[in-house]
Amino acid sequence: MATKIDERSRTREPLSRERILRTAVAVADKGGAESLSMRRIAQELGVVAMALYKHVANKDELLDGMIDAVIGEIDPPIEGADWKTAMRERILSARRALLRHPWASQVIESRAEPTPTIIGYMDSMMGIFISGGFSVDLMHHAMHVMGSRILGFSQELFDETSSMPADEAIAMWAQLADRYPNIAALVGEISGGDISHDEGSVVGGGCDDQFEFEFALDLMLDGLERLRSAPTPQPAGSTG
Amino acid sequence: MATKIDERSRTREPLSRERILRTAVAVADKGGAESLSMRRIAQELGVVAMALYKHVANKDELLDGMIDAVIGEIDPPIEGADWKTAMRERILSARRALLRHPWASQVIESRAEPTPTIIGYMDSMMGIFISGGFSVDLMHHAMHVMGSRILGFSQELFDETSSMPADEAIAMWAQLADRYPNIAALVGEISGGDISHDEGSVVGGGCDDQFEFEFALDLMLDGLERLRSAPTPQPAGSTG
DNA sequence: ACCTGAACACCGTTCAAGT
DNA sequence: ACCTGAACACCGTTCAAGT
Repeated sequence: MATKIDERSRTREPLSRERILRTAVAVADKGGAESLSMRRIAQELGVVAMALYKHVANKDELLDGMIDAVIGEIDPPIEGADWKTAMRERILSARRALLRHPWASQVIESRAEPTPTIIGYMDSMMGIFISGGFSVDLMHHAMHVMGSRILGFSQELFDETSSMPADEAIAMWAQLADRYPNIAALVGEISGGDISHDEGSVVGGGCDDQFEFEFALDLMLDGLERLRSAPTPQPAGSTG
Repeated sequence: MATKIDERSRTREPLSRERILRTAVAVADKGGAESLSMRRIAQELGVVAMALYKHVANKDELLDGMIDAVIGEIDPPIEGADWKTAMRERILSARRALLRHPWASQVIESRAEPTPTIIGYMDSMMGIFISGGFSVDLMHHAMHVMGSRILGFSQELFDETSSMPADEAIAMWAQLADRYPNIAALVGEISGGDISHDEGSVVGGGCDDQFEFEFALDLMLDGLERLRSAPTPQPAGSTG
């Protein structure tokens, strides 16, 4: 009994919103988005779940606070750079922040309404396009083209962390070559000669995510640059 | 009591996997992804939740079955078309399927492992690139560029269904013009002269989603076409 | 003023029991 | 063979009660 009281008083900094958010981010960094329950966060603070409700209105508000903390880690735009460099570097900074907090993209997606911090970030990204000579209209389309990439993440349709060892995965896809010939070709190409270095399961985390992210990013930025200096602001195939 | 028995026997087609999936899709179409609980689906079938477990292993398997049902609605690729047309039309077909089942994109994202049906769909999309003359490498990058668009959806960072009336939204953003000048400019541009037709809250569902989807799609397809016939397979800014 | 216990209305899932 | 009731281990959240 005495021990329990000691444990509690040991952590008796008075449980502020700030401390709750810090703890929640730490819990998520360690255990992923699934570990984010009010009871779990409270436990980490040596407190009961209902105690949190004096400092945050509800779980959604807590999640918003966590999102804002991550967005706050993104570097401000480079001063004096051209729009493309400014956009590219800031998106890569956002990506670094998101990679430090792997739960964040999922939490951002789960929230219906953007926080004021995210709205502000978006507005500042729009400003980079406008300063770069984009019309308001083309800036609008550009924001849709970029989508979540503007926040540094993209939808990965296959799980990034395949539990299977690379060589097993390669063998598996080879066996399925008649059913999925193109995936098999892809796995074959990438694994190439040296199966030893873990690039095996192309479809399950074997690819170089950073390269693919930048490849797609540059394709989009190059496409937008072309439209920016083109007579007609729509790509050829567009039907409206 | 007699009434209750009557109600039950009325729906006594013997509760197959097929019937469960059909009902689950109907429940989700009506109530969204949040309404997809085992208890809720069972209730719709006049049965108790635990009865479902004789026909599906668990909820994840049920979700996979629902996903496959939606993927099954996507048209096969057009025969004899060039790769760009084939890709474009099939993605737009996928989009129509996803729009018929608005819960599907969220459910697909929530699942870590792709179903065999999705893997097959991906392989067939890869085949369109390969047949169109893409190298295996460029096809790989192309798949990453397209991302979830290949399944007909894209990450919308703002909620598409804003509860606010268009004119209220316009007034709101006008008032926030000093804090978010670029968003304000955007809303101002789009609302233009006629506020009456509901294009108001650009940042909350006021934009033409179909146009933006096709705009981004075409920008990507055009960019890929350029790389396909270029000497070096990487966009200019790429650092690897 | 700040935290807690008990409770409510939900989840997915297991397992022994009913027909 | 097929379905059910009770139970377990979880959720977010409310509200009256404790200190």
